[in-house]
Amino acid sequence: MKLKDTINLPRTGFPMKASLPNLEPRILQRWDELQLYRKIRDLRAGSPVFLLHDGPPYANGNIHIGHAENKILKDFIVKSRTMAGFNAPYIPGWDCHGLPIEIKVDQVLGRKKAGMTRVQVRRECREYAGKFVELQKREFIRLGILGDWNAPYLTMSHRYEAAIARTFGQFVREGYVYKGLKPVHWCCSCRTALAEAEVEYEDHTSPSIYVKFPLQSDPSLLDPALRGRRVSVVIWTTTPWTLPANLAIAFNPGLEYSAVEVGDEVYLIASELVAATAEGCGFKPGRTLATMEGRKLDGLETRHPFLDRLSPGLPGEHVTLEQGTGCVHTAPGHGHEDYALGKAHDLDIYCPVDGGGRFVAGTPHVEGMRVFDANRTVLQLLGDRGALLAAETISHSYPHCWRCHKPVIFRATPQWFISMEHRDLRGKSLEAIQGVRWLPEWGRERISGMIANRPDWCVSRQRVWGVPITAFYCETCQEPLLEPEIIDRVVAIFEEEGADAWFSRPVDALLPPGTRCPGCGGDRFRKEYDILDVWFDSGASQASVLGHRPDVPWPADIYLEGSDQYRGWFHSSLLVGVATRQGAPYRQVLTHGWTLDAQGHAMSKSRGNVIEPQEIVGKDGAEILRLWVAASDFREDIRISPDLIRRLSDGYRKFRNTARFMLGNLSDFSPGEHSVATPDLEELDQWALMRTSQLLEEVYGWYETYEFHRIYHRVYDFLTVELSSFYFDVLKDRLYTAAPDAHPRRSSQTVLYRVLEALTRALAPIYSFTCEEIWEHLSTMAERPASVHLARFLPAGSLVEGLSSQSLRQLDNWQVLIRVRSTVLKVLEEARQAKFIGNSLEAKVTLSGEDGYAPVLKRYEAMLPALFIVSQVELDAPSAEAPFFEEAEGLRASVSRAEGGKCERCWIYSSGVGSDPDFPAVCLKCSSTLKELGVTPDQFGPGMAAP
RNA sequence: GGGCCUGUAGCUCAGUUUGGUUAGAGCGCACGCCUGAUAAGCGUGAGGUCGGUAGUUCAACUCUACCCAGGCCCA
Repeated sequence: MKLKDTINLPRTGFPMKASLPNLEPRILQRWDELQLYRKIRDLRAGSPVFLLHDGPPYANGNIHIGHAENKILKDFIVKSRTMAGFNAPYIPGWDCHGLPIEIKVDQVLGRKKAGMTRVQVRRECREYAGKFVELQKREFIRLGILGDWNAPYLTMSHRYEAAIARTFGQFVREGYVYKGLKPVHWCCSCRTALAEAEVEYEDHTSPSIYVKFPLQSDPSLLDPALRGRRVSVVIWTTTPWTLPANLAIAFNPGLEYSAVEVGDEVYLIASELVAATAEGCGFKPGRTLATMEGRKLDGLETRHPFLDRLSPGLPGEHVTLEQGTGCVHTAPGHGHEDYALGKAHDLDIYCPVDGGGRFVAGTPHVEGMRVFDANRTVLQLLGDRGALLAAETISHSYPHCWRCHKPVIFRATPQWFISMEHRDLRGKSLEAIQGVRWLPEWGRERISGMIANRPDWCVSRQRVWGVPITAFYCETCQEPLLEPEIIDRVVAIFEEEGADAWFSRPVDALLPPGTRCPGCGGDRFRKEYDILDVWFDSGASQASVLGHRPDVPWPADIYLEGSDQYRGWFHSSLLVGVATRQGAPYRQVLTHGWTLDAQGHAMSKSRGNVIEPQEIVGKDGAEILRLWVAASDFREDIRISPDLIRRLSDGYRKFRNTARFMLGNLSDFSPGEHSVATPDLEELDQWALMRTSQLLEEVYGWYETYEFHRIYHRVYDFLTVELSSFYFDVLKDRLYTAAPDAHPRRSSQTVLYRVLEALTRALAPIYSFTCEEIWEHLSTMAERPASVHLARFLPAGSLVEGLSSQSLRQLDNWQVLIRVRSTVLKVLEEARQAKFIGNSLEAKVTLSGEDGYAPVLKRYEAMLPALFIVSQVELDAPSAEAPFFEEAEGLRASVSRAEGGKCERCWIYSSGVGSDPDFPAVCLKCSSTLKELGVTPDQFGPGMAAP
């Protein structure tokens, strides 16, 4: 036997090395076997509900780092609310319809698609989406996200598709829906509308022309200097064929315009562009007769150069000085901004071009022509009328069809809209925003600005993979038939068969028998084949998911998504909520920023700086990814890099080792049997409980305010500063050298146990895997729930329960003692650097303190050696001449060699060593401990010599 | 180009709301101790003038303007 065998070293099966990539799957499997999510639901049934409503990620591709951030944050919230005692279900969802999937499927199908029915294409899309739902689901589960993965919501489920159609029906019933025109990218060769994603920009040669629009109104109204002059507004365009559809000219109200004399004429041009225009047209600008602000040109009357109509001046903020003349030809049927301007000023959305790209019958001069061919005719017309100032060709980037690679045009097409003005949807939405708690607060301003300025919601798409707009058209008079009652019937069919029924069933099997056109009485109808915008789908999630069960109420407590969703999901959900349920579907909206690379740049394939969550999970573990999210302030953009991951892994090890130390020192501790009552604990142990209690209070508060990064940092500091380097370090002597059952040892074990218990629960929402692993080890000591996630947070106050206010006040002395300790450590370091001592136990400290210190020092004199981990402390004024001397804040300390011999058992120097003939190698304290343990000298053999 | 947001030590975060002592922490780093938490533990120390410029003020990291860098959403 050796002396070392008589001390209590830590013992535990909790490994130092986590091997998270191995540990995590094991724990996930346990949760699965336990049916943990269901168990939590059962346990919390009847508790107050807290509902986070999941925003559905798009069911395409693997999850990326932004998905990981988003879902991990949601998991923090759901788990922390659950452990705080709430019933907090989490129903994950997926966004399944939409163009990106349809495009992918198109690519796979290739030419085959042409021969397929809509139903068949939709089946392919459904299968594709379903595949990625399963893939992403596995990836999310792997991150430790707890949720109802067996029953997620899918926007392509029958139930959800019916809810979308029903929601649309509500908009119809309340009169929000109307049909109008809107310009979209249009391929004349494929005869189809193209989404922005289907347009490729390629170089294209276009005409570049300057055209005069003669002033109709009296020019002297603009400026007296123009009296009697021939004044024209000069515009520039690269699409002459849109001139037949010109309905206005836009001027920027904030820019300055000049009336420039050119020959016997006067041209109106933005002042800063006069020179460039003159060069482009090849004229010499003469005198500037007048200048005026653009806002003065509002309502100006010009004549169309070759059609018998006026083209009024309108104020357009979009007009810039980048090119052209500052006077912008506006054809509301053929351009985005033209359209917006036209809508704002009640212009006709005029588009005389058919689906094949030909001018429709009755269009003067160009009837029946292809638009690009019409360019020549228009130039001719302009030339004949003297309106063409210059014509050349330019090569520029121009949108082309991704399929046939022909140049596309902007063409106004019939679309379905939801009016923002009807029933004051805009105003009510703005009002609803005020009642929502936005975090960060600027979110309120951001979404308000968007709602205030957005145009009517265009909800139709000329696509296949989505929920149809449930309208019909009378075959007799071509009028649309959009009736709430008919939609109700269709919704019922969708409930059973999904939206595919729209495409698979003939009209008669959708319409109620005997339906007649309210306009002409016709009884033959065809279906609308437009589908709904996917933002309408996701906006309707509240209708499908919320409000059907008591534990999943409408409105939700919180929505949490990236800041791009102010325009996306928060926005569409708000409009749906306000229109259909008179309010916002959320009480709080929390947003997170973007994930950037180490340099703070956005990640992209082209930059090559993409970091995949799967790689981190496989190499370092999902727990590290969770810590990354926890350590960062997610309200702003956060960075990720291999270096950062390495640091987080280091930090993780600290957490792990701290827990391991506690578990190791509890190997012979049975809480039921050995716990010391709180008032009877050693004072330092009471202090540790008090500090932990304060920590918990902060942590719980930060869970409520979603400031997880504060939790991470505060806990980390606590583990390092308070526990590891101070409390534990001081405790070691007691834990190791006292008799196992000695009161001071049981006292510290009691606290280790309670602190570990409290921290394990408090941190389980973040360190979900590791806390579960610790929990397993704690479970060997006492009966407890099968998972830490079934437990609740320990109330902060419970740790100090039983301590009188007087005892608590007394603990303040430890603040003073810690300050003293730091000064003493400085002197010890001096002595160590000088090789005067190595281990601090070789030292004796002489110490004195002024006013505030003296009484405390006196009172705790007996504890000081243990506190400083030295062999002796003498309260006396140290000599400033001593070789190792430190003075700070009224404290003076010096170091000398410890007196007496070194105890071979506890390593503390004392004069008592050698005085017990039975155990000559140890100090008096240790010899009595040995005797208490029933150890006899002969058990050691001859090895135990006197020092 | 517009709306909104961000910029404190090498890293991740405090501090800025109500301007006022030498701007804090942990990690990392350097040097050292220990070998009874050991691919651990402990100590000491060196690092920033608060993105830049100009202003307001007795005084600014904190207020204002502009600029630079970066982000989201639009155009």
